[in-house]
Amino acid sequence: MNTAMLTALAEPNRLHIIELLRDGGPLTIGEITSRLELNQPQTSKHVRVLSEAGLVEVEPVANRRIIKLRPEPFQQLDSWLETFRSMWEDRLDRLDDYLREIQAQDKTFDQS
Amino acid sequence: MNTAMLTALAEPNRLHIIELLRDGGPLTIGEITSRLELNQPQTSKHVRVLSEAGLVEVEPVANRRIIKLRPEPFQQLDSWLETFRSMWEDRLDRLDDYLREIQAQDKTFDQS
DNA sequence: CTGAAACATTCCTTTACAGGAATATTCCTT
DNA sequence: AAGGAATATTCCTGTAAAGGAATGTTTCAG
Repeated sequence: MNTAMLTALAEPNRLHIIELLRDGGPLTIGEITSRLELNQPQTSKHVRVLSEAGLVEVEPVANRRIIKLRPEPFQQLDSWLETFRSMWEDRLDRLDDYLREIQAQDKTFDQS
Repeated sequence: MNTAMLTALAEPNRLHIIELLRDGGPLTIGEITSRLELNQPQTSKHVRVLSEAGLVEVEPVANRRIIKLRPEPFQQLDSWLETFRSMWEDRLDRLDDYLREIQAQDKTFDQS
């Protein structure tokens, strides 16, 4: 895994920016600034960090910058999480076993 | 999302510890120390951070501590990621559209 | 060409945190 | 009870990073 991405997400304001973008589509620096009640320079700095971590794409349009989420890092994070999934799916496996048992019982009943 | 968890994961040595535990099952402080070539105090400190973030469970057994992964935070992270999944599944939707187009064309061919 | 809007950059200060070294604690063995 | 193994804690130092304030840059409108 990429620790740069995690470092970027670990800061509350930046995480908040990410969720703003997830919910509210692409936003400009100014929009993020007002919705998060930050100062504009801090917003710019945070977006810069997010951009350098690849989490966000910055598209200059005239006077302003349009910030959008990039899906790739989230996919990466997702497939990294995959490698842990067996941890909590053990329980589901046990449920599976249980269901299989029930099914076996049903068969027994069918034959009786 | 929990930024404490992300902060804990964002440090390379700690991330490494997590992956060690994922791959090698529960480990003691000493085992982590030697496999990661850290000093023992740093290992203890990092494990403490991981523990306070809930990522890890520390079970004292006599002289040593047995460190295990806790599934819950990874589940949390997973369901947080769910809220982003539509982002990269749009492409699959577009593929769907494409397939539907092809199918429509086939119908046209059938009629000719 | 001037001014204003939208951002970026720089400088400064404060704080958090990682690593190293030394020391303290806990627990088992004998 | 003593010593050693495994781990924790403390103290120190350096560094990175966040926020504030001020200023610089770009772009459009008029």
